[in-house]
Amino acid sequence: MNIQGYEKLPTSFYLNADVVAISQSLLGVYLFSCFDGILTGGRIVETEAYKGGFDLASHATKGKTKRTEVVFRAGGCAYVYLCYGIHHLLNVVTNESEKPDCALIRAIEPVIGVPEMMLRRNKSKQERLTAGPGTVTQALGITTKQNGVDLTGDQIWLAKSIVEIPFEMETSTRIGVGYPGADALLPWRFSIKRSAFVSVAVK
DNA sequence: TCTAAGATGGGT
DNA sequence: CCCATCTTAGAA
Repeated sequence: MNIQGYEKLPTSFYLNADVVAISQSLLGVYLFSCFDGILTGGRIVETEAYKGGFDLASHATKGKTKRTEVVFRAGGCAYVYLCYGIHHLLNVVTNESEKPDCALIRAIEPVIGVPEMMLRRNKSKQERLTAGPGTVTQALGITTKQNGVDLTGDQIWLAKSIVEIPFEMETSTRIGVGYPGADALLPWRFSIKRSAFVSVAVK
């Protein structure tokens, strides 16, 4: 799957050992999904970095489990898990094999297939259509069935636009991470300043 | 086996 | 503010 005007990110992009740098460079990148011939996608406006090993907020820090197995794979695949029994959250797995880092996609700005995304979200307006990690996956039709899929394949993929829109980056602490003590203070949430589709305003 | 809690979102 | 809803991990 290749769309005119976009360049799909190669696997090498995800192998970078610095998940914080990757999370930052994902801003302004486009996320696409295609299921049953229906193409949907948007521009990433908010991400968070989770670094396995020492970051207590990461699912992977306690070692490999059935759920986190994909995070331990080599970068370039999707980690999708169910949160609160209701919401599917999409992460991009990064770094080499056995280095369990990933970037959470928290919000996108709807660009392609907007009517289909509104249908999936059961909304009649574009406002706040994909402003939050659970709403992004719902709009794109992503569920845990896509856990582990290759991000250079034709179901879910990321691509840079040939025409880049300039933006200012904003940095803050991660949302919903209260329990890991000091790690909750890590400034590992990145967003595009003044975007209407960022999930929660920066304090 | 049992159970608490969670990287949320939507409605009141 | 409250609730839906269910997997996972860790305890018993």
